Amino acid sequence: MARSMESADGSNGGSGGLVVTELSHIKELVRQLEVHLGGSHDLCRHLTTQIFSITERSISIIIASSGLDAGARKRCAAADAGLASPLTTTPTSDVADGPFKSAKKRKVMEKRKHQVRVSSPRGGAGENPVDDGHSWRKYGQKEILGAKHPRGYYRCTHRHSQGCLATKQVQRTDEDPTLFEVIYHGDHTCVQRPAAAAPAAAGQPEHNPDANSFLSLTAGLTVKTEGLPALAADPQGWSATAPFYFSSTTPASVCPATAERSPFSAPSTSENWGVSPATSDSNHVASYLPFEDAEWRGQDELQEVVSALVAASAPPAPAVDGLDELLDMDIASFFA
DNA sequence: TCAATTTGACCGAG
DNA sequence: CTCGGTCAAATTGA
Repeated sequence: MARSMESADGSNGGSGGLVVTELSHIKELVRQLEVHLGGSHDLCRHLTTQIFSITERSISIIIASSGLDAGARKRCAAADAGLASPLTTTPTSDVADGPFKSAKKRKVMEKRKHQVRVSSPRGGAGENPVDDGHSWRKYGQKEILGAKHPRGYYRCTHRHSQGCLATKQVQRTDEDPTLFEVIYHGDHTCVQRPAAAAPAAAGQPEHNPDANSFLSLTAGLTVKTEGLPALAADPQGWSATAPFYFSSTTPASVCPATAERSPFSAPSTSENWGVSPATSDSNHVASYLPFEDAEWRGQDELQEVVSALVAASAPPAPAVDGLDELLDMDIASFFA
C-alpha cells in the first residue's frame, strides 16, 4: 500500500490526482479507525477492511487509467523485471500507455485484459501466487523466450460447465522468485458456488475471520488494465464476482455465492497461500491486490471509483439495479 | 474412478 | 521459420 500512497501523493496533476489524494486520506483514516477498533467488533473491522480495500482499488483504477504517474508504474514493472522483460515490452506493451491510445489495435483484442504483479506470501515457498478467489485449471505451460521461468496457462474451472471464458497467465519474474506476473484475460461469467465450504445462506454477511488479511494484502503492485470499448452487454461482469462485494449490497444479490467467500482464504484448486496477517501495517511483502476487472467505461473511471465507494459504504442497497442512478446521485454530491 | 496437472504436439500469427 | 497459446493424451493424486 505504501507504493500506491506514494505514487498517489506524488502525482497531484489533474483532477484525478486530487481524487487520488483524497482517497489516500480516506484510506489513512480507515486504517486509523481500524487500529482504534482494536479487534473489538468483527463487523466493524470487517467494514473498515472493505472500505480500505475499495479505496485502494479506486486509487489503482485512477492511476491505471488516467496515466497518472505512468513513469512510476513503468519503473516499478521494469525494475522488477530487471532489464526490459519481454512481458513489459511485448504483447502488453500496447496497453501500457493508456487504454484509449489507438483505435487500431490488433483485431482480436476483444477480450479485456489486465496485468497484475503478485507476490507469493512469506518466503515465496510456493509455486503460485495467492489465490484470487476463482478456481483455475492449468492447461499449459510454456518456456518463454528471454524469461527464466516458464509461463503457466490457466482457465476457469467452469469453462465447460458454465462456459466461463476467463483465463489467466502466471509467470514468475526473473529476479524475484516470489513475484509473479499474472495476466487475466476475459471476464468470469461463472457463478462459483463453494456450496460445501460456505453453507451460510444469503442472510447474514459472514464475519470472516480472515478479513484482517485484506490489510496485509493490499500492497503496492503494478496494475495495468486494458479497458476496451466498453462492453455494455456485460454490466456486472467481473464486478459481480469481485471480492470487494462480499457484503450484502448490490452485487451480492447478483452473485450470492461468491459473496460468501474470501478470495484469499478460500481453499482453491491450487495451494492455499498462507498470508501473514501479522504484517498488516508495514508489510514489505507486496501482495495481491484484489483487483478484478471493472466496468470500464471510457473515461468514466471516476464513476467507477464512486461506484466502488458507494458499494462499500451504502447500507444494504435500496434499489438494487439502480446502481447507475445511485451513481449519478453520488457523483453529484461527491463533487458538489 | 474421477479430476487436476503435466507435457509434447499442434496451430496460427508475424 | 520462430514464438506464444492451446489441445489432449498420459500421468498423478485424492
